[in-house]
Amino acid sequence: MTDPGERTYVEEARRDKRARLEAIAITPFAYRYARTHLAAEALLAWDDALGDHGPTVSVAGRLAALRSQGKTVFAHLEDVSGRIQLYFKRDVLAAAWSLVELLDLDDHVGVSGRLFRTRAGEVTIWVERVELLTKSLRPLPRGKTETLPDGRTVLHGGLTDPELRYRQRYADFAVHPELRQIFRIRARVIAFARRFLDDRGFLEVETPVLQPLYGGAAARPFTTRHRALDMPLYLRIADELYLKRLIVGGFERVYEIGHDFRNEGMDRTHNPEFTMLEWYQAYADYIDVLEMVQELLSGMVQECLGGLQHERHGVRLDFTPPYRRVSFVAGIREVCGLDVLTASEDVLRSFLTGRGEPPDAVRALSGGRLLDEVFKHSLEPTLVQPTFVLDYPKALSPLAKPHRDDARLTERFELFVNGTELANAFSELNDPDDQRARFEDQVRQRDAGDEEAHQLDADYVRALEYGMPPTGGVGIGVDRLVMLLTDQSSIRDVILFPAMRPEGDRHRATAADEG
RNA sequence: GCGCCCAUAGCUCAGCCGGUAGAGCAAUCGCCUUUUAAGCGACAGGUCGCAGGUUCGAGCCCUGCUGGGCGCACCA
Repeated sequence: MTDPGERTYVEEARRDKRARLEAIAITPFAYRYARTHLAAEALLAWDDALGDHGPTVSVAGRLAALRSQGKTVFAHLEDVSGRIQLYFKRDVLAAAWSLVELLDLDDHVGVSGRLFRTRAGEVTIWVERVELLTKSLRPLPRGKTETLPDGRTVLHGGLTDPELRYRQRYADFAVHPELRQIFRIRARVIAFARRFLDDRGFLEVETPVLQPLYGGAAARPFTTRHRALDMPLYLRIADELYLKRLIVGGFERVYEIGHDFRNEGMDRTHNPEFTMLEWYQAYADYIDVLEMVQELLSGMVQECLGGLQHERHGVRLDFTPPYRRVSFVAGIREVCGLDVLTASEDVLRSFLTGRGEPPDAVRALSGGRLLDEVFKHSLEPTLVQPTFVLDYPKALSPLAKPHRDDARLTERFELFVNGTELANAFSELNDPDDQRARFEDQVRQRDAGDEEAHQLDADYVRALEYGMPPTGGVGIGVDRLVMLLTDQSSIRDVILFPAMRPEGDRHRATAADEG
């Protein structure tokens, strides 16, 4: 990778051109350009019936291809809408020709001229006026594209190094315009969710990112320090506990879309900061939430992708509601015959070792963790089509309300699609004494070495003591949702600037303080 | 955290059994006024990720380090 401070001979050549431009009073960095058409609009403005006298258009964009033939130059200009060919002719441009000779690939230009169709058949701008808008002093790592007769586009060479693509995301997008489509869909997904909730009387709120205590999930936090207060603060791992405080306060229906932060490993499905959607609705239970999630997902898929059936990694997924519902206990029993509520832990452990899990790791499992492992090795892999898994054992869910029909269970569901969890919801626990007891249990696990167990949030318990109405709530991982909808297998591909180690070692000394 | 793999020109890559480094494209210069992976000719471009080691000799073998990818673990 080229160091940001070093210059290659290619860059020196561009700086030399910059100097030559300035010598003839052409500014390499203009202030604005009044365009009349986007590239795609200009192409639509062409009509073969007009013969050679097409409409005059002004377009602005980056030079994505440049083919000089001496006294003529063909180029392709690329803007947000696509690309259009430009035809520069020395006779036509007269004095401006000296600028054309100093253009490089990647420069931003504005051109105007009439449309015509070349001998080869491509609708092209017959450039009459050209302005340099921004000189590019560093060549983009672009490949060459070839459009085959059948319309397919083939890329020759190009930016393929994954490290360089994530580190220089700006170059990645500049060279791979099709990647931007993922983020258009991402924006539509979030806009749809917001409209969906607004329409149902939910209030969008913002709760603290910096928190004196963290909670609402099982995860290790990032820590930082407040100077004036002289105290450690945590970056939130979930929005849950603050949103439920707002339910106590009488807001009744609230939601938040924001970043959570978890200090854990990074891989294809985990980025240290990620986008979470959570909503809470007073006087609703988890079945009310389930029906809303179903409506949200099917509506979103229909609107953002057009249609309810989509192929993902070769599997046809059908988002037509209603989605299958299966209980955690019965689902596992159907798949492997185990009844996790009555089976002894030893039976569960031997099931796991039978599935190839290392005996040492299995021996360390107990309680909720053990049940979770059994689930992952039995029911979860079978959940390809959208499926709600309901009624998780109590040990797995310290913030969920006990099941009204079975005290061993909680009223909780998770939504799975294509083997991944998309949503996690419950009838919220609102008995303050029960909540305190479960926190205390978490603290014991914490003392026993589980760094991801909850802290005791006494202020939250106090809020519950004032009385939180029956409430249903849900958390939806937006990044994974976007991964599903755009068929991306890495979370990095749906995050604009995914987390990376700093380049080289020269930044290492400035690493942030650990709380 | 563990395992496997990768790092050579601006980009994409080759480099055999260890013998002082190569191609295409991009750049630069010349020719070319409807090309489109334009074409033809010329000329440049390298601390082979970094540091040690083995060797008469290392891009290639060994060790360590850095960065990255994949898998596992962690991750409700």
